[in-house]
Amino acid sequence: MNYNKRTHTCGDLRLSNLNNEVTLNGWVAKKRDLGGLIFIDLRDRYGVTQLKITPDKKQLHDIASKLGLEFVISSKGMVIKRESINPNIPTGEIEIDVNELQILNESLPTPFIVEDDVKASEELRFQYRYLDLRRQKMAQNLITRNKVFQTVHKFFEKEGFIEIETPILMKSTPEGARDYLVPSRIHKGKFFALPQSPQTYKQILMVAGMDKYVQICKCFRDEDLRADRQPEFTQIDLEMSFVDQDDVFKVTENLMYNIWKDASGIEIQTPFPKYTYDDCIKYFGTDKPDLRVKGEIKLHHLNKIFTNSEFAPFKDALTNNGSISGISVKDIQISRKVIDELTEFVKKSGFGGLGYFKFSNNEFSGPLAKFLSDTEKESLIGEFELNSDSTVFILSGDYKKVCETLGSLRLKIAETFQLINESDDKFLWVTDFPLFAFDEEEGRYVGEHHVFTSPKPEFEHLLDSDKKEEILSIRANCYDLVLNGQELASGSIRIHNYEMQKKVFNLIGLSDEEARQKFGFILDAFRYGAPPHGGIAPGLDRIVARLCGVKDIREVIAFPKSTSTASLMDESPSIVSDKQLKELSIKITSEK
RNA sequence: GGAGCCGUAGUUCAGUUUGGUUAGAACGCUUGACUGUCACUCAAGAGGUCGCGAGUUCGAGUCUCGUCGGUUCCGCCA
Repeated sequence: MNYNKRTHTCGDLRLSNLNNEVTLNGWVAKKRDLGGLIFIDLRDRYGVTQLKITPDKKQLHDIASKLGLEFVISSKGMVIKRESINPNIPTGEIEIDVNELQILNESLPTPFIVEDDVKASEELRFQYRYLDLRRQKMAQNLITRNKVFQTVHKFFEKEGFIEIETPILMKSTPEGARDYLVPSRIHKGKFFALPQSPQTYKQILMVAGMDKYVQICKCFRDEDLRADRQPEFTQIDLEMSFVDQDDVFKVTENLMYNIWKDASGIEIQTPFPKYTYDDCIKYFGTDKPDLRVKGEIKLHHLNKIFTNSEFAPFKDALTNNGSISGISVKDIQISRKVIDELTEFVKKSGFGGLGYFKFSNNEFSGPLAKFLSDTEKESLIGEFELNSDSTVFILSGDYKKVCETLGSLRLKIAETFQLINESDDKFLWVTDFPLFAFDEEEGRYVGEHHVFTSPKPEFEHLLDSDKKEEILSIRANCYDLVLNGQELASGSIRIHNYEMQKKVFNLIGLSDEEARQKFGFILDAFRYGAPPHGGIAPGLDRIVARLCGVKDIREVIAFPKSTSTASLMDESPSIVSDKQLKELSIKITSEK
């Protein structure tokens, strides 16, 4: 097809181009047919430019009046000044007086109108993703994503890292998320797994002396989805030799600084504050606290204050080695209705009710007030620094459960009263996670992070302990980067010692034999001069989502999956032919 | 695996509470009129398996059960 190729994009032209002869190629975003005059808004990913077609050019006018939305056209003409300017778009002072007009392709009426304030459901947007991506907002998101890619490459190049690709087809390993499996045709009955992360490869690259490795890589986890979780997602995976936690922090902070600066011009504050895991639970009831909550609502632990309490639930908590804890909300009138809602909220977590009292003009009121002694009141005023109208919510019971529930209550209150400054970004490091948790269902220890995470040196000797509380007290050399209540990156200083790695495998219930079968390659590698090493892996989708001001990472992924892990556009996953299955020696035993 | 919300015209929704005549609106689409619009305006028109399947009922978009899809949360995600 012969046609006039564009000389400019639809976002280029200004008054300075006046009287230039130009050609624009793009999509018809809007047509305003006044009978004589016809105006066309022509769109490409750079912007929108108005075309004017006058009725004296009969042939042109006939073509123009036939145009439908999303037709692709080529239009040649003169840049002229508009009689009435449109201040809402950058090209609003000019228009093209069209002399040539060619339809390059027609479009069926689209299932939804391509416009920034899209009305269509996500279902339709996913199904016709190519239409959705024509929207300026979506194009911007992908452009921001690209910006982050470029910054990452540039930053690590400057820092002396080597980008190395690792296999997509790899060995399936136990522990962690479910693997996506790929059957092998050659090795019948055997499977590859898609990487949950390139963890073992990057450690082996350290053994290989690669020293500073980075890769923007796809990771795959066959688990249920969330707004911030897709079955395949992208990580900025990095690993370094001869480093400690602070070295990893420094690189990551600099990386984040550069990303934020390049992508949105914001200079974030580094270094980021550090909290231990135990303190996070203690003060925020979660290992990924949102520090943007106004009024600095924190958890307070009140066991000491209520040592002599006669209030039955408090007495119970104390005798059962539990906790009495609370949060205070200042200078906000909380209605009975909201308190009822909050009560329902904590009941879902298994609490009988939500205790609270109000403090106003030095007076205590509310259901709990009558159970408070004067000494207790005095202590509570000190503990919560009560000096203005406040409401204090109190839960009692198992320490961890109390903390977690108060933590979610804190967020619920923040949401209800809009106590979060959405434009703010609050980074923090969380350190000193437990190395192990005890899985009651499986009756064994499981890695809290992953199985290659090293214990902090002062806890190493406890790997030999047979006491449960000692094993669970071991803190790990691992760390999370948290942004606005969301885990943004996770990493650790790894084990690089054969014997220690075996001990950890044994503790999580892998016999030497099993460990050899599943992880023999990395155990072997550790015996040939593995250097001390560690790393981290920031989640790229979440970073880009934050930079684009969206909560849902699907908004920054070109072709995402729906909540049930399906691609609505190409209708995958799909059944395959019997021939394909036969080649793989696979038999389907049940179908939905 | 569990819980909540949603599913009605091409699209976004109203109608479902309390079952009852011919299921409405806006945008889009078609036709016509219109020379400064930018949410163009005006007139006329086409367009419906009320997600699907059972059940209750004289009668179901509306009630019940199941199912499918979307979405949010819990579990899960080392």
